[in-house]
Amino acid sequence: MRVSREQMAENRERILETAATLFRERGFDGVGVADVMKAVGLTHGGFYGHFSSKEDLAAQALGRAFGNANQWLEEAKATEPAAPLQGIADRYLSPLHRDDPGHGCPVAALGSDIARQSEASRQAATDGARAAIASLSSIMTGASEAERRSAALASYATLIGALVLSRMVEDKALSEEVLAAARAALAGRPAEG
Amino acid sequence: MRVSREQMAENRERILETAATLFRERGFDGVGVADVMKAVGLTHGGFYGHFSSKEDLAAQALGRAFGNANQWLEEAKATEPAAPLQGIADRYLSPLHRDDPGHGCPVAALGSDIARQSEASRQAATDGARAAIASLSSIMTGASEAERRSAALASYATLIGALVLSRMVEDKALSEEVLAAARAALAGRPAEG
DNA sequence: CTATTTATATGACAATCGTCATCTAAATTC
DNA sequence: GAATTTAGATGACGATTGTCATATAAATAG
Repeated sequence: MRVSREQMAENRERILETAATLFRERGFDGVGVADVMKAVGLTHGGFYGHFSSKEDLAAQALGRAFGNANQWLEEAKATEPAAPLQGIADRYLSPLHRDDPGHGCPVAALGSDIARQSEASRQAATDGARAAIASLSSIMTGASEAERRSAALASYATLIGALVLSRMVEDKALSEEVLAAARAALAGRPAEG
Repeated sequence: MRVSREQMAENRERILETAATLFRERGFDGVGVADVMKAVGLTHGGFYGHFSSKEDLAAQALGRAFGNANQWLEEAKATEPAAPLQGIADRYLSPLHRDDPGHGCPVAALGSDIARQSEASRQAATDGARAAIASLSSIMTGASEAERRSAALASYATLIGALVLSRMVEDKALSEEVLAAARAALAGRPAEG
């Protein structure tokens, strides 16, 4: 049954947003085209009116996920104007974020998967990562621009690695320990406190 | 056709080792049981004489991958006795490692996947990560044991996150920049050199 | 050397999945 | 308001995949 142009655009939006969440929750191979459509309240048949392939959807959903994540990053930066990196670390390395991959950092949720994805997907991820790095660079302290950028890259890596580790381990205490250690390291503290 | 007990044990070994490599290269869902068996030179039918399910294979292959990785870690530690962390970082964060996920760190290759795997797989990963953390702790400088452990956790996270990022991005220059920045950060240097 | 065991091969199964052809009913167009 | 367009529904396809039943030939046991 045909729907209005407006409704169709909204459906497309919801497919994208739903896919961005489901992919982060279950991985690219853990989500079928039919799963996404059903979650949106549609049937699988209409999918190819919106996207040319699952691969196409994956690339666009990744772009969406990175866009949302970078928006989130700007908000986190603003919450602690005196120490923006700490504001980011406290939110990024929180149990809340750890336990909700579907709405969190796409690198932590899909990083190792993306490396095996189509060029379009990897390009979307590269663009998204570049934006995140630029945003982080602007809040780093350091003598030179190069120094700040290098520090931003390393901090980004620490955030991602810690979240991946905290989600991977089967031990709650160890998981929290990883998060706390990374928060401490990013704050420049010698140990946890 | 039946083979000798010895041959069977060797076949089992090769299945495990091959699976550990293929999973890291293509992800758990990117490798079929038949793929592994074919790579070993066998047919798919004999698989269930060795493992009870693909999930079982994944858990055991993960254990193997972590075992190899931790052995690799000990070797890397020994190469630079004066600055073992630098020795590790130089090898872990090298283009060689980046371009050969099949024989490298299972966390960087499968980290986000493992979080969605069976409990047995996650347990194997947890045990492996614990061993790596203990090994890193022993080479960290710091006033207290807790401080050294915290530093080890953060360094581990930085290593993993940087490798994931360097594999994910579609841009060679950015990829190398990430590796260099993480090496610098782990060496305590303010920027790259 | 015979009898028995068994590791692997062959082949098939049911389920899942990406994709597409066709149909339909509602929205647009004129 | 009739004619036309089209978003989505239905259903099917071929391919892939995890698993298992059965067959076979070689190793072990006696």
